[in-house]
Amino acid sequence: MHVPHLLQQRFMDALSGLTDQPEQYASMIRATSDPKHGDYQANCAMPLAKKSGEGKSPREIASELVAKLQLDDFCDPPEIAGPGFINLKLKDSFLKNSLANMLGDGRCGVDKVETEKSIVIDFSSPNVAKPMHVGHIRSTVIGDALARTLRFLGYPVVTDNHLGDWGTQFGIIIYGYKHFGDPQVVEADPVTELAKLYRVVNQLVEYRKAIASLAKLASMIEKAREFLTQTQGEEANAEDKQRKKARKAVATAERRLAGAEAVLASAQAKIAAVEKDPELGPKAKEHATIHTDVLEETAKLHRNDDENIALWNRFLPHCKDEINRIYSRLDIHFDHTLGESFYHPMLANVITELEELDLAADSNGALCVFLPEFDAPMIVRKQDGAYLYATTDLATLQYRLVEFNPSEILYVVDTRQSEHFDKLFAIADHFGLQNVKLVHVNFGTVLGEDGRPMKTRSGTLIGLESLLDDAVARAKQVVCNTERLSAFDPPMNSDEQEKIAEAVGIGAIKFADLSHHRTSDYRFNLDKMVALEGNTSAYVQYSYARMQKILQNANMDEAGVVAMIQEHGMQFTHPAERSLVLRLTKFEEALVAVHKDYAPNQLADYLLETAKAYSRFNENCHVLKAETESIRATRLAIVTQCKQILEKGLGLLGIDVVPRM
RNA sequence: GCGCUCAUAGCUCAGUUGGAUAGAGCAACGGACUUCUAAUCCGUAGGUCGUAGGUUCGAAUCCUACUGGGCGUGCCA
Repeated sequence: MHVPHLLQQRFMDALSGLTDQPEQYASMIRATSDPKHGDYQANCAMPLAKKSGEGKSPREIASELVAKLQLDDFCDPPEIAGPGFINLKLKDSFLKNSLANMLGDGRCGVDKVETEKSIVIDFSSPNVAKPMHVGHIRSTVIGDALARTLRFLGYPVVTDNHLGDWGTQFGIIIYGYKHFGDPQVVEADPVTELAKLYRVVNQLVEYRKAIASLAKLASMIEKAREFLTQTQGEEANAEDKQRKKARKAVATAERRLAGAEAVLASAQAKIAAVEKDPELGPKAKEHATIHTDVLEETAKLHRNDDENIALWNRFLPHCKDEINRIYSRLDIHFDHTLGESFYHPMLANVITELEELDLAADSNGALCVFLPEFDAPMIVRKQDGAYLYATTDLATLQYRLVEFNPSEILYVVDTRQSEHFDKLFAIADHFGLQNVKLVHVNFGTVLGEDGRPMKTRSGTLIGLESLLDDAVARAKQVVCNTERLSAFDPPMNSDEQEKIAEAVGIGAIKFADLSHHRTSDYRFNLDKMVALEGNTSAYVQYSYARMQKILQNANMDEAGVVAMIQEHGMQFTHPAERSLVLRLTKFEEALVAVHKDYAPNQLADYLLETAKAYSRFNENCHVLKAETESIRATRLAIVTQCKQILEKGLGLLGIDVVPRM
């Protein structure tokens, strides 16, 4: 049930005589910002008066509209207020009926969309063989929440984890295995050992790159200094008009210099770290060409070299085990895991098609697709003949269109890649792939506590797994301290405590991410995430537990509640009851909003607001001590339905509830 | 240089696509526990929505300029 849609239809009928674009005006229905204005408001009278040009005032238009409106089956008579707002208030009887209907239907009152066309969601997509870190949270958690929500709305959803399973990181592991690997150790504990090999080789490669970059960095710094003195000179001599510009140039130069010096410092730190290390130091000397040798191992893999293919086949399952362990802990599952390797055989064909369509052209030995709306082309084949991310993405797109019959394909990927997707979608258009809505569901950068972007290269990134451990341990401290535990009867055994800590800890991390708008950069702060007070999942989970207890004390299941309201009827005696029921009827609105903007924070926000409305209800409306059977029945119905919605809603965000905490 | 993006309370963030007096949480201050769980609730204080113009009945939201961040910018993904 979506009340604004219902209202819009009635407004369409009433508007038909007043304008030839009724949809446009009917869509101007909003929830009110202040309950004293009613539940919903229609804002169409003001622009309509303006457009009509008959000199009628907005309030006159509003009266005409109100006279034609047929709403008396579920609304109180509309009121005209202010410059011409039409304020609408739902009848209590309508809210009571809605509540009763929700209780029976098992879908929390949410209508199901009927469609054959699927929505493909491409998310998470880590590079296997590299340890997952905090930067992987966003795509994974946002994508999963979208998948669950759209699926619940009725869309056939296809989730696909486009694994990076064919890139340089395998060259690194293969090199590591060939030179430093002990086959028996790898056999015994492949996951740990392969991760270790990756770390060692990667560090050596970074070491070589750092050394190679020293000279270039020195000259960059030199140039930056020159540029700085030059701009400073210009600033000193600048006329008043040009002073501002000159000052800005100086600031830029200073930033550039500081940036270059920071890069140099980090390179020197990397070099020192390796040389000081008793194990890595000698290895670094021995493997002086490791950075190019690693690329050669990757290239051999791509040329179907027997040995490397065999190693790849042997290692890949272990790499997948590693990430699957984290997915299963996060309770995240995919319909498909078609990585880059899956598309490798199709790339040559993509190139042929692009050439046949005259879309691709040679440029400096590379094959490029030039697009009029972009300065730089999209390169689909490098000078050395290797294919790129772009090529794979085109192949992936073609495959998905044939295989999944989608109406939409969502790419849940970092904002920084938006230019890549702009180009990809533009090519898709020329490629004859236009019967599908392609959306880059972009998200902001994860910032460190200092507000600066967390860089993958910084070396000290928190691993995803230890982050989860921390959150769960923290949750356990807060939830299962002896003081709190003493209040529970029967006492909680350690099994139950573990379950609660896991639900609360993991929930805290997911919710912290999902409650921000996805396009905002977001500051990562473990303390706040796991603080468990304020706007957190724990607040919602706690509300759920309290409702659970009430229903348990009432010894009443859903069928019992339904029978009770049929026998005694329903009755609102406190404003908190009505406003909570009103919120409950808005569940579908929240889910539709998630789809519209691909923004799960709409749902997170809804759940928080609903839990708050429940707290107010809980303070003011005692259920078990209710004065009459009718009031008791009403409150039991509210608690039952609110509990179901919080459980369902958190579930759609991938967050668990626990019966008590 | 060019392109994209952001700027809202001391801090972290919302803001239903142009609507009525800009909202939460944290931090601060004052109240409420013989409780259907105080992980809670109620109240107080905190704002020139970066600056200056413009568009109109109406702007945090749209346009222009400026200031200050961030990101991207031909062979990484």
